[in-house]
Amino acid sequence: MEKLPAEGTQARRFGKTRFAQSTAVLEDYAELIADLLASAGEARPTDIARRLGVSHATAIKTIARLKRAGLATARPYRGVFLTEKGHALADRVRVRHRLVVDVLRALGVPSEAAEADAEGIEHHVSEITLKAFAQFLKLRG
Amino acid sequence: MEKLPAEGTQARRFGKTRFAQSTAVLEDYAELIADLLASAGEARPTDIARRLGVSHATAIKTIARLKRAGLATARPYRGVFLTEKGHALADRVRVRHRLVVDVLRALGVPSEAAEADAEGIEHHVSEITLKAFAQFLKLRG
DNA sequence: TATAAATTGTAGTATGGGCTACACTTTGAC
DNA sequence: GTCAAAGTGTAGCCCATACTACAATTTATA
Repeated sequence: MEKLPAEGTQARRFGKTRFAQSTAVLEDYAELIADLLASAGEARPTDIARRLGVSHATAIKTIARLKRAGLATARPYRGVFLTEKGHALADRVRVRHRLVVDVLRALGVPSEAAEADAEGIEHHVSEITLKAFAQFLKLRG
Repeated sequence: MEKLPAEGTQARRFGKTRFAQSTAVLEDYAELIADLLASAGEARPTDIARRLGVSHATAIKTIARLKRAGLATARPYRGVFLTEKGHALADRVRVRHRLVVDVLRALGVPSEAAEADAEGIEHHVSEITLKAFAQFLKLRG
C-alpha cells in the first residue's frame, strides 16, 4: 500500500479509499497463500476461501486479480503460486502484522483483541509509523 | 464497527470487509459534517466533497446513504444536517480519532504521519483496544 | 431584473467484493 | 474402469464507491 498510482494514469478512477481497500485484500491473499504454500505445500482456492470466510467463487475472482497484478500465477485445477513480487509482498505483510500485534500487546491490549484488530489496522500503517513501532519495541526491550 | 447485522437479515450479502468499509465511510462523513456544522454553520455537498477529495456526485450519493441510515437529514439545495444519532456517531468518532492520534504520537510517530495513519486505523480499533489506549495514555501522563 | 457563475442533483458507467447456481475436472472409492 | 464426491471454474446478480457528463436550481453580479 506504499504507493498510489501516478496522477495521470488510471488514478482518476481509484479513490484513496477504494485503492486502500482493494490493496488490503490483495495483501491478505498474498500472506495467506504464502502461509498455505509453506505449511501445506500448495494453496487451493477452496482452502483460501475457507480460511478467509468467503465463497470459493469470490476467492477465485480475487486470485484472478492477483494474477493481473503480477503477484501470483495459477493454472486451472493446479493451485495458486506466488511470483517473486508476490512473495516479497507476503513477507512485508507478515513482518508488519507481527509488529502491529506486538505493539498493541505492549500497549496492554489482550492478545485476542490485538490479533483481531491488527488484521484491520495493519493495512493502514505507513512506513514511517512502522519504523516508529519497531523503535518503540526495541527501546522497551 | 461495533456490531454486525443479525445473521438472518440482510447480513448474508454483507461480507465483513464490505461492512467495515462502508461503515468507515459513514463515520468519516458524520465526523466531517459535524465539523463543518460547528465551524461554518452549514455543511454543503461541495464542501464535503472537497474536504474528502471526491467528486461532488460521490458526496451526494453518500449523503443519501447517511439519510437512509438515519444519520443525517438533507433537503435539496439546503445543506446537510445530522440527526441525534448522527451527532452521537460523530462524537464517538472524534474521541476515538483523538485517542488513536495521541497513542501514535506517544509511540514516537511524527504528528503528520500520525494524523494520516489514524484516518485509516481508527475504523478498525475495537472498544477493548480503545480502552487499553486510554489506559496507556493515562499511565504515561 | 436579467443573466452568468456556482452549486446541487441526476444518469450512466466502471471496478471491486460478495453471493448463488450451475457446469466441468480431478480424485478417490468401489 | 466406473462413477460419485470433492474441488474448481463460469455466469449472472446485488450493492457500494467512484467517476464523468449533463440538467436543474440558487446565488451573485452586471
